[in-house]
Amino acid sequence: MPNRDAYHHGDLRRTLLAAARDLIAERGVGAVSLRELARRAGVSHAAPAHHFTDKAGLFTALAVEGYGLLGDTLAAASADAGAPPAPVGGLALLRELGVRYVRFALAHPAHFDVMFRPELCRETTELAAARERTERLLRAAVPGGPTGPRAEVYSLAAWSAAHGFATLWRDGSLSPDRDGADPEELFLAAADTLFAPAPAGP
Amino acid sequence: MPNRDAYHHGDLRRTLLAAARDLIAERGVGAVSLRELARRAGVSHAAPAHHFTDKAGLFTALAVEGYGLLGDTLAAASADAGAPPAPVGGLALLRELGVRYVRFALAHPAHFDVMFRPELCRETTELAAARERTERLLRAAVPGGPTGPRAEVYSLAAWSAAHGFATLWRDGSLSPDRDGADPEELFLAAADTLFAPAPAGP
DNA sequence: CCCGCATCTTGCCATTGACAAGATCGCACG
DNA sequence: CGTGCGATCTTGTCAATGGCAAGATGCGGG
Repeated sequence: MPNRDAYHHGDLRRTLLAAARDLIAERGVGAVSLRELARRAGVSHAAPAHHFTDKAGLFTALAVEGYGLLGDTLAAASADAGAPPAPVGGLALLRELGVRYVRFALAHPAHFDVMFRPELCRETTELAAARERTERLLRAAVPGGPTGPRAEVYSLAAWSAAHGFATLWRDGSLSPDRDGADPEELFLAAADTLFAPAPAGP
Repeated sequence: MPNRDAYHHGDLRRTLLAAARDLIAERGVGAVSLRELARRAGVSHAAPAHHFTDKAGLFTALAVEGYGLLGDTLAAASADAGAPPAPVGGLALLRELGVRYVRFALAHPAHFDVMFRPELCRETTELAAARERTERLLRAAVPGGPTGPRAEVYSLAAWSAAHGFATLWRDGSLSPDRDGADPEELFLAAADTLFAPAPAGP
């Protein structure tokens, strides 16, 4: 009934994705229902199905969008660092990617939530491709390059640290006492501890 | 109707928790419904509510159980390492706790799944206490002790790495190419890379 | 001009979570 | 011994949801 003319051509899909993003950010992924999204978009309860097939389809689309955004920011940092010849081989780029990873998770909580929940998504080739792009970018930032002997382990270590921090912060597991602190600074402090030599005592 | 005599005294709560654990491990947390659990336990559809109040109550109970199990294995390692006077101050204990953290996540996927999903649980004092125990154990394992200047950052770094690895492995984000590898060994390799001096190139 | 297709709607059904009211059992207490 | 109370479980019910089917609507190409 409402806004009959506004839709029926074009941006319902985008509208629904935006509504899902907001709803997840507000009340968590569990509060998402196709009908509620339809209500917010002013369409009938079955309209979303024609764009996403399924609830899983909607989450999958959100996840793909999320991997796209994350990939973009990681690629931008890699491009910046790749231009000057100097710092390649060091940890500067990997560090920067870690910060951006964390920043992304906090700035786009809804996307991040959905990206790492395989039970919510359908494993499409599109999703796999988007995910692989992220992995490639991480592996390419490793000291020694993506083909170096330690590339695997190094990128895995960095990814784990960034992902773990982002996840723990996101779900409130470590905020009680660290509330008010700036998560990015906190992550950098932790990351620098990680990749620094073991302390022999000051 | 079925098994009228077996229940009605005692272990329905335990039975339901076990059923939930199995169901989550089999089909994911999304497949859990109180009614399905009731069906598996052979009781009526409303019986679970009397033990957990709520679906959130069930997940909360599972999470508390999970934190208990995790805390036990971390505490055991800490006790072992605390007895001999020597290795305190080194990274050996923290490393061991990391492995045990990862091992727990892989051995008890259902518990682990629920423990870090605040939107599924109710924040009871019991849950908070169980979680804080874990945090205390991690912080106590840091080189320099839980009151040292770097305790915060160090435990946070280690926790992030272990949690991130466990999470990524668990949801299949890094299995495609690393399938078949032993996750514990992989984690140790990554962890040792993390806390080792930065490579100057061999 | 008309047909086809994408888009959206209406109607429907099984499942679920939650609640209310009643049944059944054990146990303490008189 | 029996009686009443509370814990445990059942039956009945309701609104909300996901998903399917069938129909309406409107745009663009033949």
